[in-house]
Amino acid sequence: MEVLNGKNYINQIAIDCVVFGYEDGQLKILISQLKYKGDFYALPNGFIFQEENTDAAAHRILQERTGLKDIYLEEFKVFGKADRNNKAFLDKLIELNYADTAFEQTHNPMYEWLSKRFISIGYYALVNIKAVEPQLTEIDKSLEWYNIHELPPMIMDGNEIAQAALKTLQRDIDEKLNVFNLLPEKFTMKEVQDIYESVFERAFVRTNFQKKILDLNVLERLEKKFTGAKNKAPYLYKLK
Amino acid sequence: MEVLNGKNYINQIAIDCVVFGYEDGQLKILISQLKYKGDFYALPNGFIFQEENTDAAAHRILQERTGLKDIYLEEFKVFGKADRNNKAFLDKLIELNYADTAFEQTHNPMYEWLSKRFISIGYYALVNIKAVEPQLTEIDKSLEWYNIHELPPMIMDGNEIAQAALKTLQRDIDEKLNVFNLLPEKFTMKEVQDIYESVFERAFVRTNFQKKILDLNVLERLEKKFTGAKNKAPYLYKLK
DNA sequence: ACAAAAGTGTTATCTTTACACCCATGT
DNA sequence: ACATGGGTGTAAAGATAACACTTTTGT
Repeated sequence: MEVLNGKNYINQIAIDCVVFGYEDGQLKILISQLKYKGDFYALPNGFIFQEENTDAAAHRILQERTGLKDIYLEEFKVFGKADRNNKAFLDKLIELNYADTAFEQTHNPMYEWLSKRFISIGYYALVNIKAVEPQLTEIDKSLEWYNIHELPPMIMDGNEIAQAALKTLQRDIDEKLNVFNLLPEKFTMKEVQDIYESVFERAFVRTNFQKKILDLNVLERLEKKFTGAKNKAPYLYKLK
Repeated sequence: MEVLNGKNYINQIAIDCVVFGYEDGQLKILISQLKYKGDFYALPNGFIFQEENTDAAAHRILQERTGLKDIYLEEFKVFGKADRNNKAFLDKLIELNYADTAFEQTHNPMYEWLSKRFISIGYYALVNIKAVEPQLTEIDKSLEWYNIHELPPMIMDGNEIAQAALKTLQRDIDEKLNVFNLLPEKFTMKEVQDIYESVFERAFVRTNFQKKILDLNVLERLEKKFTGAKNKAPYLYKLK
C-alpha cells in the first residue's frame, strides 16, 4: 500500500478517461495541458482508492474535472504493456522544470511511485458539453475541448487511448443508443447526425438518417426550433 | 512490490480467463477444482509479472494450463468492485483444511497478499478442445470442461465473469469471425451451427445458416466427411 | 425402399439506400 | 420570389427468413 499526496491508492493502476462532448458541429474530447514548462497534454486521469469501485473512481475523477455527478461512462479497454510508465514524461518534466534544483529522482517517493509500470483502465464518457465547467486541478494549466480528429500529442499512450475510445464508440453507438448523452435535453436531428458523422468520419444521407433514428422509437417530437435562419425550422426532440 | 512464491507480481491485479471449447455438440469452458477440502471451483487465473505485458500474462496463464502456445485471446472486461477479494474464500479454505494447525492469518504474507482487494482483468479464449491437454498446477485437483450453461458455483465472481464472457462472445462472434478458433482445421457446417446455437441459446434455420456462413466468403470447401451414419455425408470446410 | 441428415433453390418479407418532391422560413 | 435547409414518400436494391424440394448415405 503506497501513498501519493497522502492518499491511499492502489499501486500501479490508473484510470484514463476519454470525455466526449459535442459543440459547433464537432465531436470533441477533454484534454488537459499540464502547468509545467514543456507542452504536456494528457487525458483526464487518476488512481483508484483502496476502498473504491473502479467505476466510482472514474466517476470521481471526472466529477473533479467537469463538476458533473451523473456522467455516462463505459469501461472499454485495458492498456497493459509492460513498458507503459511515466518515466520518459517525468524525466522530461524534471529536466525542463527542476533542472537547477537538482531534483532527487532516486529517493523521491512521489517519483518512485509515479514512474513505476502502470496498467491503465480506459473509460469513455459522453457528456453534454454545455453542462461542463472544466475545473483545473493543481496540475492543470488548462482543460479544454479538442476536435477528436485534431488532437495534440499526449503523454504516454493518450492518443492511442483516444483512438481506441472512438473505435469503441463506433461499435456501441447503435447498440447502446448512448449518443443522446452528448446532447442537451432538447436537440435537433441535425445535431444527432453531426455526431454520427464525426464518429464514423463519413456522411449519412439526411433523409434516411432521420428515418433510421425516428424508427428507433426512443424520441419524442417537441416544438420547432426557430433560429432566425432563413429556412424551415427544424423540430426539437427529446428522449422518451 | 510484493512476492508470492518468490515471484515478482504486480499487487492487487489478477487475470481471469474464460476458456471456451466445443465438444459433443456443446460449448464448454475450462474450470479448475481446487485440491483442498470443500468444493472450490475457479476459473483459470493468475497474476502479472512486473515486466510482462498483460496480454502476455494471459497467454502464459493459459499455456500453463492448456499446453497451447498460440491461443486466441480477447480482453473483455475489468472486474473492479471495491469488495472484490479472496477473504471469504480463503477463510473458508483455512477453516476446512487447516483448522487444527492454528493457521496464522494475520501475519502470513501469502494470506496478506491474497486477501487484499483485487482488480481482475477478464480475458476470453477460444481453443480447439482436442488440442488441449489440461495441465494441473499445484493447486488443482482437476481441470475440466463444463457446459457453459451448467456451471458449478465458483469462488469470487467466477460465474459472473463467465456470463460476461459469453455475452461478449455474442457481440464479437459475427464481427471478429472468431468461431473457427473453436474448431479443428477441418470441420462441418453443423459444428459451426452448434456453436452458434450454444452462444445465442437459440436455434437457427439450418439452410439459411449455411448460406450466411458461406456468404462470409472465408471458408473453403473440402472433401466430404463419411462418418458411417446412414445419411448424406456433409462437406468439410477449412478457413481460407 | 426408406429414414435421416445435407445441400440447393425459390419466394416472401423486411431493411436499407437513393432520390424526387414538397414545405417552411427570413430576406 | 427565392434561396436554404427540413420533412415526407416512394421505388429500387439488398439482406433475411421461411420452406419446399432434391440428393446422398447406410441399413
